[in-house]
Amino acid sequence: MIEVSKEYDFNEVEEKWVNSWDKSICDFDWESCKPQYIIDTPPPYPTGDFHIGNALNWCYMDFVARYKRMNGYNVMYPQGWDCHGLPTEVKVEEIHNITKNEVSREEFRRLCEEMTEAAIERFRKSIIRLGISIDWSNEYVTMRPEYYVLTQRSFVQMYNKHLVYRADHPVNWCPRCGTAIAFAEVEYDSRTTTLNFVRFGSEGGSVEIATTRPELLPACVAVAINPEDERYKKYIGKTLRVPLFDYSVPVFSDKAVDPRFGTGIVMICTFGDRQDVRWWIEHNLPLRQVINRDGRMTEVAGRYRGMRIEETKKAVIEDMKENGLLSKQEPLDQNVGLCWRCKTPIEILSERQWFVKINPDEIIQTSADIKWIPPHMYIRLKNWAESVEWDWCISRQRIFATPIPVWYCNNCNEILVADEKWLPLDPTRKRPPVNCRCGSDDFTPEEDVLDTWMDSSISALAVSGWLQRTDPRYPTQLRPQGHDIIRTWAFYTILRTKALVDNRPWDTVLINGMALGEDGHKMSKSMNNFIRPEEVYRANGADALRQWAALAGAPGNDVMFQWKEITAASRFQQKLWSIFRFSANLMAKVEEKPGQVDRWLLGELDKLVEIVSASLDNYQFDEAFKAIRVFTWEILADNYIELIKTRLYGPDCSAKRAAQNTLFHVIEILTRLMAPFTPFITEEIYFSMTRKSVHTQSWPLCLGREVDPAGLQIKEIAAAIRHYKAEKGIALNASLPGIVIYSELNLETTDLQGAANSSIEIRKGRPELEISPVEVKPLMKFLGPRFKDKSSNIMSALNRMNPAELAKQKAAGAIKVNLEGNLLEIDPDSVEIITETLFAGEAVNVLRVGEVSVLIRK
RNA sequence: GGUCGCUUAGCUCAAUGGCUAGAGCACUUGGUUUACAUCCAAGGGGUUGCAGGUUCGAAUCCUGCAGCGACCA
Repeated sequence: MIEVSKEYDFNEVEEKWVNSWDKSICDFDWESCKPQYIIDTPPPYPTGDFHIGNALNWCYMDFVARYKRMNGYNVMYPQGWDCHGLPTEVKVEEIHNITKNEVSREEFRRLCEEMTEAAIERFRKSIIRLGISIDWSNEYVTMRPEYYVLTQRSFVQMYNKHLVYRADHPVNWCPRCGTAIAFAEVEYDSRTTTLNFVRFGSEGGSVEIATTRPELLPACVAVAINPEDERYKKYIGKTLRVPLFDYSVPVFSDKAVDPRFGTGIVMICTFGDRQDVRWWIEHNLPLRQVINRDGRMTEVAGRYRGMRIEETKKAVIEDMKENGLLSKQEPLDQNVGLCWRCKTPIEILSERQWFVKINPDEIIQTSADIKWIPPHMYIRLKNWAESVEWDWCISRQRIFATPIPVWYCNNCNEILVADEKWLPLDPTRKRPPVNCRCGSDDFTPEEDVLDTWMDSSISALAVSGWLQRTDPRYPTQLRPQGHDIIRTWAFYTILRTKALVDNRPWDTVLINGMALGEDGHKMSKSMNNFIRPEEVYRANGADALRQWAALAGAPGNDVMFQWKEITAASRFQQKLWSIFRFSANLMAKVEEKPGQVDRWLLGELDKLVEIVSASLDNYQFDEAFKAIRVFTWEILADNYIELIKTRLYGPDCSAKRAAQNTLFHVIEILTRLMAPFTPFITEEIYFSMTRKSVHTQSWPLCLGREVDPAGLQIKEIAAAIRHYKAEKGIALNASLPGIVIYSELNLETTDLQGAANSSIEIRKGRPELEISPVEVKPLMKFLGPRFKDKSSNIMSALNRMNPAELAKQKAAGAIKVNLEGNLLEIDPDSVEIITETLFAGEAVNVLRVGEVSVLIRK
């Protein structure tokens, strides 16, 4: 006797398995000859906690990883940690109440590492508790030398290929953080600003120019108008005088100027926005840098030198008012670029920085070689690649990041880029082992560090053994990631992999949506719609959260977290548990020939195997798990088990053993099919059945067993009798006076007798009742493809025919239709005949189940 | 302003151009059935955002419009 608790204790079961599983079964085998399946797992940025959105992403990967393992793949599902970056620095400054300049670089870095290690530990715990089958033997941490040596070597290799260079170039600059940032790090927010109408002096008069940035007047290097604008044509090629600062700037025409905006004249500054940069390059204008790295005015701003941007703006406006240079002000709604981290408005400064060359065509071509799921995500990447205007600025004026392995010769200004053999190193702590070509050994180290995306954009290469093994395994098979980082992580990874090894990073990209809170907004702490995975584990278990992840929506769509879905998942768990509890002492692994109802179930099981396999092959987790639920609940529990109870409770005989064996077999296969989705409950059931782990089993094969038509008919007759009882208000287990079934199939009666709790008599042939065809139903699915535009004519011809005559022809195997004098022969399957049962005063009720008549005595 | 996506039952979502557009939750009615009342059975609920078009056939493909969202300028 096996004791099975009435209620499924998810917490006890999950805690037990999570602590006892052999983690080594998830390890990638570098020596194996099995086909490889490498997942380029996202390395999370460990500042906060593992959240529902992560859980969704990690579940998708785990479904695939477990499925592939069971299918005989050598799977690598590694976990990396993307450590470097601004948020950690900001947080360390907050927590220790210091600025990065108050402690040594080494000490600051140590504090950042300490905080990151703690965060990684929290993430690890959550991931493990969720039952994610990570390959911990391939874990990587980007802040450790073993990893950032790869980042540095990639920098050197790309430098040697002339794909990395150092240049003066406009960059997005955050004055608060004191660092350059990439476009991907710029956020936009709509704000109301003031449009100031400023008077510029001209020969014998003045013109008005509207600007939102009067503090940039000293940075003005030109003025532009639209060539079609009749009002200002006369100024083209002339000069105007900048008010307050009193110097001349040229006027040129450009079609990009919108004559309807402001006064139709645009002041071009270095730099107010990206359009300024375009004009600056196109018209070869001089540089007047008025803002420095700290967000203060430079000497170019004259007497405003040293003032902050906002102060300058006020002062300039005041001074213009006093001198009558400001004619009016009006409010303007404008989108402002902000630093993604601190929300400070960014400035565009010209700085000497390191850049990575971007070749949009190459990236687009490589992307086309990758399978995108869903496919429209490829278009997003393509559009982004096409809109890129500047190269990727990779230097950052920070500390907690991979150092740029470069020195500058103080004698001849030559750049000395480290040799790969010297790496890893920090140039601020280590002198180069060679002298400069000029003979000098007097160097200044590069203090700038690399953009964090330089670390994470080689994740695919790093996990596949690039520069670490003689047999690297790129491309990897799968990149799972959110759609929010297509323009960064996906884009940069494709760029870098192509540049470094001339290959694509992955075969397939699987994009997951964002997790929304129950209010429909993106889940965040500030919106107060935030759920921790731990809350769900406690309430209903990790398997329940995993079911939600599978069913919440098709991959790629944003999905909403809902407690009611978790509740539904836990009910399903309980249902499966109840099935197991019922079966535990009744099922048995015995050789026995299955009966009709058993063969119906086995046929349905094979269909399930086919559907789940196909859905998983296409990453349709919702389809797969939905099919599992329907099979388990409706087919297995509500129909099959109800039908076989009589046999199971009865004395030992071959029919009983057939039911016992079928039940055992089906539960054994079902738990294997469910194992990738719900690893805990399936392990508990499978282990108690077989003393083996379900997670080392192979994926079930579809054996091609057809649904037994007799078994199917029995199931349908039982349902019809249930329906009959419900309609008549008869209790489901009530006994009926007698049931006579007319069926051409040789039906087995035991299960029906039990299910109906009534005596069953099977007769061949037709009942003594008149069954008459009354309606013809053409099936367009068959007619349409064959007869195309003639279909509707055939349909009406069929409808005009005598149903009785048509039924006769159908039974004979061919239907002839008269179509405008031509006799067409159509397939008998193309037509369905609707019949009606007539009976006169007999003491029976008649149920029709397809071709079968079920007579119930009154 | 641009790009991409979305709009299907009260809610959240499915549905190769093909049978009566389906689930879960919610709702109504009935049920002591020895696995499960976290259950079972039976039901109600739809102009698939709007208007055209292609097609034998459209939720699905095309065009336009409206609303929502994300990303970007």
